[in-house]
Amino acid sequence: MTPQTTEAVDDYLKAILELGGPAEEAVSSNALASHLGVRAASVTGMLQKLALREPSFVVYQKHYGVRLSDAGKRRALEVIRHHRLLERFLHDFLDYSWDEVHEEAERLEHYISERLEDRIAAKLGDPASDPHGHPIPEKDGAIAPRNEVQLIHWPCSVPAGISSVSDRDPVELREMKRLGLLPGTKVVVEPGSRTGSILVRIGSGQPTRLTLPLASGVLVSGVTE
Amino acid sequence: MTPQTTEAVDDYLKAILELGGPAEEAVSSNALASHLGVRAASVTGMLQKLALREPSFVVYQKHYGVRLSDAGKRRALEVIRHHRLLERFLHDFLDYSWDEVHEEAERLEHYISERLEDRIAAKLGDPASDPHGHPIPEKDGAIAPRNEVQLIHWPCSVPAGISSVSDRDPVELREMKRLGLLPGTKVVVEPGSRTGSILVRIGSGQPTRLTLPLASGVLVSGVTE
DNA sequence: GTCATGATTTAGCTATGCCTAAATTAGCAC
DNA sequence: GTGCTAATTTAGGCATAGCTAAATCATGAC
Ligand SMILES: [Mn+2]
Ligand SMILES: [Mn+2]
Ligand SMILES: [Mn+2]
Ligand SMILES: [Mn+2]
Repeated sequence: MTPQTTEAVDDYLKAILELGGPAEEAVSSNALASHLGVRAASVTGMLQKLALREPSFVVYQKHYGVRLSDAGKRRALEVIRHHRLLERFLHDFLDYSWDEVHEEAERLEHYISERLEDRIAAKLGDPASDPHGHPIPEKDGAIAPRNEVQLIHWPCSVPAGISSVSDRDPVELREMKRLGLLPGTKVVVEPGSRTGSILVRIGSGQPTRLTLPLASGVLVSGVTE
Repeated sequence: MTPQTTEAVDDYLKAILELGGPAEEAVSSNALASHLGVRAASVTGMLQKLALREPSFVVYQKHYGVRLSDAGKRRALEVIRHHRLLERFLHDFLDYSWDEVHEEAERLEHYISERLEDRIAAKLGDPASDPHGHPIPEKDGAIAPRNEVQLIHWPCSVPAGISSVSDRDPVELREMKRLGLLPGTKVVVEPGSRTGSILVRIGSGQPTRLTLPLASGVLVSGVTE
């Protein structure tokens, strides 16, 4: 920064990256509006500016959604790297619990210098993921693709490992921690679904019933063994 | 924040506190303009807003300068506490040199939460001063008054201790470090002034000639020995 | 006391980013 | 093809915080 980007611009770029998904599909104004908590008209205004900017951060087609340009994607990944490094740092060095880190990182990610980013990464020994299991992009933006699936879409009786959990809701995070739903933990979905919940064996414990809102925040992948 | 104050507002309040001096004299628009690097007209506009605000941050009298209100002083001291805690943290935990800390802290001071402030203070063991020797206000804003004098105004042959150094110019800071001009160091001004420099014995070394710009950034007080 | 001068304020603009209300458009039903 | 409706954009405002140029004010010299 030295206002190369602003907090608002950063947050739009991150949102476009996240909502575009791995296929980097075009993102609608409405989707951005509801994700960012602003009105659709505000989104249109911002997208026009982001497209006009030199260098352009997005490719924007009126009525057909928006995609990141290379420059936009680069900045989005840089901000995400800041965010996840900060979360890990706050958690590991400053006694933040995993439900407290997100809010603080969401603000600071826009304001730390490259120097501070580097020092934090060095202090942490270049960690690969944040406390919720999300991968930390490399300095050059490289980020290993993952085959994650929501736990609620994982087949019964097939062992899986938790790869990450949603970090948006502190209440959910505290509940997950209490139940042992941590990245790296092995889980098996047991037969016994009902509307509104699934039955899951967590680690080596007894099967536990998880509400769908909670379970949908848990992403898993196959256990390689 | 959650914009209770903005970065600009914070920086105006800090500037009024600093320029007002220990006697908290009224500060002129011009002084603020040159300190903050903005035009005098911009200062007038901001002072009007700060005075109108509820609760008011300043007492502003057209053409006669501005003073902080209690609320303004409280916020100014809080931001200064953030700044100095951050400087000490960056220096002690993240390998920043003492000429690098100021710039980073100047930005982050506006964006850390009360929680992060507290965790940093705890991690550091509630330090009393930043790397340049400036006192860190307590959480309630209390800050011990000091009897500092610029080294260039200290009498010859009377031993003094460096209490703090100006942290604005990284080049000067590196030079000071090289010469051993650190907070806590004992100094004696030797007879031998010329226009443009003074002769100073630093610690137990040989007398060294210091340029006035450099020496004017060094504040000392009597040694209570 | 009057005036000149420098300090300060006012007036009028710009840019960012948000909002509401009023068009407009895309895309589907028929 | 014609409409309908929901999505989206446009138009017009507001707040923050800066700027320049043009007043205006305070003060010291006389
Ligand atoms: Mn953010
Ligand atoms: Mn996270
Ligand atoms: Mn600042
Ligand atoms: Mn300092």
